[in-house]
Amino acid sequence: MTDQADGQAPGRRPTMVDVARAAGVSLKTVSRVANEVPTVRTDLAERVRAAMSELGFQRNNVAANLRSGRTTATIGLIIRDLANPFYSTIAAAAATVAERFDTQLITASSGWDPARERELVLDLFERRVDGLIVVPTGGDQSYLRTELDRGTPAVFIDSPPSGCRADTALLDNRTGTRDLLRRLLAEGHRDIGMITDTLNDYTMSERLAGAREALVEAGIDGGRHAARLYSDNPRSAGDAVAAMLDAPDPPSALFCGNNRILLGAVEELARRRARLRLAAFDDFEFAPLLPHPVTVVGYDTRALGRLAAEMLFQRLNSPGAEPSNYVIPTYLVDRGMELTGD
Amino acid sequence: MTDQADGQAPGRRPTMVDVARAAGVSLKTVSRVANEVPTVRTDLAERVRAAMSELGFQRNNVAANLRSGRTTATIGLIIRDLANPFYSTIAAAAATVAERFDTQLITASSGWDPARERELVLDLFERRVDGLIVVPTGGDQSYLRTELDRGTPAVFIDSPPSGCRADTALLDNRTGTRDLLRRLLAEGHRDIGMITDTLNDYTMSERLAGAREALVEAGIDGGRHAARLYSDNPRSAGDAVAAMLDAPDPPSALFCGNNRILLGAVEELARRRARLRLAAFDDFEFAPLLPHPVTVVGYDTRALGRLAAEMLFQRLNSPGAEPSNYVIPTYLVDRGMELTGD
DNA sequence: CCCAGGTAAGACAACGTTGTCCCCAGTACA
DNA sequence: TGTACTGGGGACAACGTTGTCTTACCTGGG
Repeated sequence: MTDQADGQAPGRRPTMVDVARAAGVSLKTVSRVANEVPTVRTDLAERVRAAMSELGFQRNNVAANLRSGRTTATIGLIIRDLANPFYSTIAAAAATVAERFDTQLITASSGWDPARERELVLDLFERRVDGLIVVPTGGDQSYLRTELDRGTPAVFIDSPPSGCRADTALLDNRTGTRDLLRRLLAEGHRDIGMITDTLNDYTMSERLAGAREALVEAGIDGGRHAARLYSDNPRSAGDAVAAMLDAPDPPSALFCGNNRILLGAVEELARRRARLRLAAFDDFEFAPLLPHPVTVVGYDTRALGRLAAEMLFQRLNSPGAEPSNYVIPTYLVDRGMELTGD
Repeated sequence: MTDQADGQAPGRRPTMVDVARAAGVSLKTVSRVANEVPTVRTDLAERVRAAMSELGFQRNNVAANLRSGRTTATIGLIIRDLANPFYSTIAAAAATVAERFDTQLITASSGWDPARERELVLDLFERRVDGLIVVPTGGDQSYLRTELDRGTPAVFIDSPPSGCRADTALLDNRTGTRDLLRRLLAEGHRDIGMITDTLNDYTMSERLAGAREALVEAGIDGGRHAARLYSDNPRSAGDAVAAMLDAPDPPSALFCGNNRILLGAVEELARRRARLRLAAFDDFEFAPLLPHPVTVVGYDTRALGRLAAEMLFQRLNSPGAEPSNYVIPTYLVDRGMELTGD
């Protein structure tokens, strides 16, 4: 075994120097060919390309990025849980936009942990991502300010940041819930139970605020069943429904703050073979199959992810403008199946 | 404005050189502090750390990786569609394992396109990912051989590769379907309709093979309704069910090759208020709410993703062994609700 | 025939970090 | 007091690529 480029030596990757030697040209010419610089003589370029495929050369983008100081063609996405369809849909939409810009997406889950979120952000900056899309966990995002000042763009999605100014792409939680409650009220319902998980969360408090707007409009300030709080476990949502129904003054309609809560409610109603005017935030793929009619607030999750990614790339290409704030609209849609009649 | 490190000059990031100057130590000492080398005098380390946070220093991992030649702490995952819960669950599980190894995950969707898959693989190798997890699209993966020979590990998940040898993590499609069909046969069903999408796919042909095993065992070689092929659109699966039911010899039981097909079948049955012995591959979150009883083949998708990632990291830490092949077991479970009786 | 002008290729340095080596100061021991 | 040793810090080179500058060559016109 000599130290000549063998092409088969395991572990050792051919570099541009190896290609240059094999093709009998200078390193720089190889670089030019790799970057498709047009001022390379055709025969040389051909020889270089031959040597490249002969040796199985692959450009080391780590080195190229370091030297050129240009973009790494990588953006980071920090969500709460990739296994949750809402977040994975956002990730998929963002990746589709990134693909248009020949950019890869590093997706990381913070798991609702502010400390973890921060760690992830710093890790991604050390990897020199070109930009960041973040679903904030509710903690403080002021740790981002230094990096934002240095020109790395960040877009917040689903919830706004606190402690720094940046682009945001949000759902119209408030209007959606207001419209939904208006509908229930227009149907004559006066006693509406509301089940949410937590109020410390931006999303849920916006939804409740929208609900309150509608209730206040109708002259009802909260209602006896308003804003009962439970965990985000469908089972405990079912328990909450049971408690409401077993109370001496059961509500005639029920608003579920998200689709997990709705599931728990539907299961409980199905178990009791009870019926109620059911309404919820979040549409989802299997909602049409629910064994109970329900009016849900729908929205285009893909559009949300797409919007955030497009805002990010726009800012990458034209930095400096003031942060902007886009909102994805919501709509009402009837789901579930009426299975009682025959 | 001087050219002194200002800490506020936008666009210019402080480097170790800047930190060294600010702390009055050598570049190398800064490097040692950043890497937590213990042989640095406490007072110097303290000064360096102070300068780091003063300047807002973040190590450039691109440069560190280039120089050290060590891992990039990044692995690639190529799936078919991140918006599909099956794949996003795999991605989430893989990311959880990666987190244990302080590694980030670049997830990219091939969209069932072999050419795109190949592009993505090459792009990820140019980024020098430490390893790759791939759900192959069914094309040829021999383009991976060079890189595998160089020692970059790859694990195939859900389907085996063709054209190269590598670790695989698969579902036990064959046994699962065989057990499911055995159950239908044991219940006395002799005429079982089977709806699949395509047979060019490894997964579906394994499932059909398992079904055939059970049928042959029972002395039925295929059956009149076996292996009718339709697209993966739930609507067209519904049409297929309609055609079977309207035929002069309707089956008494129906096997759906995946959960999308099952959805189409359930919708069609609900529309007709018809009932059938229903069975399918794939469990899913909302299966318990289906308005028709169904026995499904379940499996632990997270375990599949976890397994693949663990195989990858094991190979990263001990390369050279023969490729291994793990299979995730399946089980039968009854889903859906019986809504007829009252 | 010489020189200007342009084009293509190469030499060299640099990106920001880490690996290697060396040196210097401090200590222990003869 | 001199020598051997050790611990800690710094100088320098290197990772693989690209930016800049220079050089060599070729063409065409005076």
